[in-house]
Amino acid sequence: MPEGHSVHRIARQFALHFVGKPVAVSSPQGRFAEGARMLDGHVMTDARAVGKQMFLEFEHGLWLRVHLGIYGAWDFAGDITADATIASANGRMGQTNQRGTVVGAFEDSLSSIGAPRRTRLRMAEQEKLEAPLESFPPDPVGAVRVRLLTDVTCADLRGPTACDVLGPEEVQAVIDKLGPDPLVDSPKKAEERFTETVLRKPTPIALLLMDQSVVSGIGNVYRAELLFRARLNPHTPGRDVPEELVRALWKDWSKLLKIGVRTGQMLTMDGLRGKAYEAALASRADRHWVYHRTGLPCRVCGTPILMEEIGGRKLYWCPVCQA
DNA sequence: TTTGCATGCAAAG
DNA sequence: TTTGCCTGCAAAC
Repeated sequence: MPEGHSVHRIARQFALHFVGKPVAVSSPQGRFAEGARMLDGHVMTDARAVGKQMFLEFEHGLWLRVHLGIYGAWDFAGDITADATIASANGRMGQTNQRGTVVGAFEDSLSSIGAPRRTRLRMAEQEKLEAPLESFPPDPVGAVRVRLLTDVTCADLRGPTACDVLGPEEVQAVIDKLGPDPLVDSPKKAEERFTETVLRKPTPIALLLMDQSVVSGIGNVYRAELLFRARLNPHTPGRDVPEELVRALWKDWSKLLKIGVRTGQMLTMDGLRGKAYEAALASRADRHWVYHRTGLPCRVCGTPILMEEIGGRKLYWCPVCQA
């Protein structure tokens, strides 16, 4: 499932290609027929992401709220903007640049692409360019809960965990329940709110990072990686984490999220050099410090990485580096 | 070719 | 606490 970075990227597609245009809304699958009728034909006026939730506003004041859950996805077809994805599709991702950083490599790729083009783009846990369009709009594939259609762009939603039409007050109520998002809230206020909340709780930090009312947008990958990067034991109660480390966690999340939004990838080993970062770009298996590396040697100390379930989700960590 | 898991959440029980 | 979502992918046959 997409973590916060991809939801922000999806919202950006809607901001670029749907906002300001009348949108035909339908539910090919049928399960969203009533909601579709409430929105059909209206001009989209806003597209925003908060954490893992996305909100699309229409001119008559109603909003479409979508949460993708673990395997929801948006498929775009027609005129859309495919930036970092192009790089990943044509193998230019591994190019080095003079600075020799992972992010720098992506930035080089981004500088020459990013214009809208007529294509198909799948935005889910990973982004993927698909075979070019044969006709427009394309026939719905699978269980399309919602189809949003302008004269030149089509967006199909499948498998969401949440998809509703809400009024402005309801949207605000949903957002109010969410913890701070580094790309939505002012940096100072957000850091204060996060820090204050964490330092008040006896709950293990590994659970707090996944709690969307504490901080928005972190999922299972970013959770494991943030804890490793902080060299923090996942079982540490929030209130026992040194305040400076809590603040550092927030700043690190903010940094990783921005990298994720810019590149479309969950790059958590930024700063790697040479062959190591090329491997990280080429293979998901080489992309992370601890995520999905059960039993493999820690990249820092060589100790086998542990996996345990906490809160029903798998947690990966190094018992020595994160003692 | 089939099976099982997955980068979540909400509703049902 | 369990189930639904009902997809995509990789590992296992």
